[in-house]
Amino acid sequence: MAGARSTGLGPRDPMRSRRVHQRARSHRSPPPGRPAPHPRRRGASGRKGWTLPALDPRRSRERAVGMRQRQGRRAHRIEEGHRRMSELVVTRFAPSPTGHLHVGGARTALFNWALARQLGGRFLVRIEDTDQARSSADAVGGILEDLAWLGLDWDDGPDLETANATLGGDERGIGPFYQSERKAGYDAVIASLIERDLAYPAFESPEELDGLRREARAAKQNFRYRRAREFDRETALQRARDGEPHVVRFRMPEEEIAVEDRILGQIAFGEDQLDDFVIRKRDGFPTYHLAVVVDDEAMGVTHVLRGQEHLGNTPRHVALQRALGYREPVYAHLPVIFNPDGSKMSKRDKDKAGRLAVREALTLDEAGTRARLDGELDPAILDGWIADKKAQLSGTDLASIERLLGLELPGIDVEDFRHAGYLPEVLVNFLALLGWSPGQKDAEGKDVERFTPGELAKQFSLERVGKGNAKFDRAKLLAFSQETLGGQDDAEFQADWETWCERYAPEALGHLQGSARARFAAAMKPRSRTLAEPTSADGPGAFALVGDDTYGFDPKAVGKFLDKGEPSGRQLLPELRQVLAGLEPFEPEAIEAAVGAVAEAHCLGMGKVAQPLRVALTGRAASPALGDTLAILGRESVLRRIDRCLAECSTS
RNA sequence: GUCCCCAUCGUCUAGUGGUUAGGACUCCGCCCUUUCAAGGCGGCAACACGGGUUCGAGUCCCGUUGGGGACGCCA
Repeated sequence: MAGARSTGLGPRDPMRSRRVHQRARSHRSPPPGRPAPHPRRRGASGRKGWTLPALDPRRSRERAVGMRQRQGRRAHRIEEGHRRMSELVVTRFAPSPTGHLHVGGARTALFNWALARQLGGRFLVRIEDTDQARSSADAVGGILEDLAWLGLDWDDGPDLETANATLGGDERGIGPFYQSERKAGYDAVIASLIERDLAYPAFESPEELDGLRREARAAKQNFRYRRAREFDRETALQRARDGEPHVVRFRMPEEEIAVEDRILGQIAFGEDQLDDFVIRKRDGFPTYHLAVVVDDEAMGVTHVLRGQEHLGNTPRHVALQRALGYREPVYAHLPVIFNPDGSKMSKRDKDKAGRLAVREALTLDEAGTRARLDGELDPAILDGWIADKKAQLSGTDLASIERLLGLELPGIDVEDFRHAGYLPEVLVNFLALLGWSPGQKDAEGKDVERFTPGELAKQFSLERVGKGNAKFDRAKLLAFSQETLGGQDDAEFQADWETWCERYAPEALGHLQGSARARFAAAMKPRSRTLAEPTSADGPGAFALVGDDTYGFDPKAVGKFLDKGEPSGRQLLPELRQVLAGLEPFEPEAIEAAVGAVAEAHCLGMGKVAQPLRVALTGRAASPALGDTLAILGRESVLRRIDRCLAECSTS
């Protein structure tokens, strides 16, 4: 029990907790139109019946030295059952629309979605756009589309039309789902808090506070804002009424606040760490803390799963809920996702990498780099971005830089992975494993690691979410993708690949007409780790996506397979050309048989004949199976390519 | 500086007092083979450290070390 450790209070006293609860409840007043909160099996008093602490001498001794309650999860499982019968489970994903959906956010959304589906509840999406400076409508659209693409359908929230469904809607009458449209509600809550002297106006300027924080830091002290003893309420209220700029702060109760976390256990925050935090900003908008608490209550949210960076905010939210007589949702804080280098995976990572690369390019060749970038990027924006570590460029600008400078920026956003050719179910599968595991073995005793979103929804439980932070391992994601793609049937793969092409590489499809397309897709399936690889310029499928006279011949391959041998590969080509010119049908099996016959006639192994042909047709020593390669190209191309090879790769 | 969280192969993890510590990814080897893949088989590799508790500790407790998070009129 962290609180006991930190505050030196010794054994946790269930009665003490109960007093807190009762006091909190005493000023509860259910909001109009909503049923009164029913008591819950919760906290120390609720758990007591299941763990029987007093009957187990060992356990009570351990508690006396401050042991965290390991039995908690069992009790929770039972509690979850109770909740399921008595109450609709509601989870939510509440992004702030300041950019694309990144994978960390996607995982949070995924777990919320999975929990709601698992418990037969509802999953809602709410847009937290109280930050006027940074929120944008574009970002909202992008995030919603990313969620939909991942297959995380929401029951309540902003509307989104997709190909096969309309998501969102407000069946329960709990909207709107944009916090910027819910301002009146927050104002009413804040007014009532001020009325009861649970909140008060504060007039320090940001600069003043900054100074205080710096001072505290210099004195190696911890800064926290608490209402001064000599604070005069009437004067303050009058100044506020007179229009003096101010924020509103919540009067944090002066007592330890314990948070029951479904993943981490019980965590207590001592009174000395809590401060009177701001609930309404100078611009009149509520802060995250106030808005999230008010909205979660109004929208009936029962389970809050969020990143661990929010753990320290939880006592604030709990205090607010108690002051307002709200129900306390179940909390579960998810471990953080890291980059392979151990740094926190952040939405700013791409900017960071890009900035570094641009700076490097600038140092090497200032004028040249500028010339390349200036066409697509506003120089002023670019310079600002280079100078400011925290600045973020738009996705299109970042993509321009990536393309113009030939970089590969690290994928962070869901859109990045979509672009990179990952199937949504692969990303979902992989993301789910970052922190959660099904804990099941298959028939061979191996861990179950591959599952569909549907299976995840069936299996998911908070008990199986780990506490440790996880690194995002791209190699494993790639392997998952390859395995999934390889397991598809040819038609399925082709359809997914074509869909990807339509969005990201429409010109590629133009090269593959008629039956060649299906043949190409089938040949590329086992050779592709992502949907982007078939069209990769240096991939095994590149030969089919270039004109008959635009590809080059790899000198090493030419040297090895055309120049050498007795007869040399080159000498075999005219004969092969002739055989192929008259071959009917021009199909893989017939082609391989015909080439095999030529080999046999010269008492050569298949390789001695196939490789020269392969080099002539593709310019390289590697391509799909020979029959497939030829059939994909078609007879005309094949003959033209042999002719060009003969002409261009002459002996020198 | 204060507070909080975390700790099993390089990575993701299984493991809830008695296991030859299991799986997956990566890497390496072999087989298959007209190339590249794919596929099959096999291998390397971990309980951070120190104290307790216990007949017995990866599992429970304490400490150390290491990693991470928070300390905004961002969310």
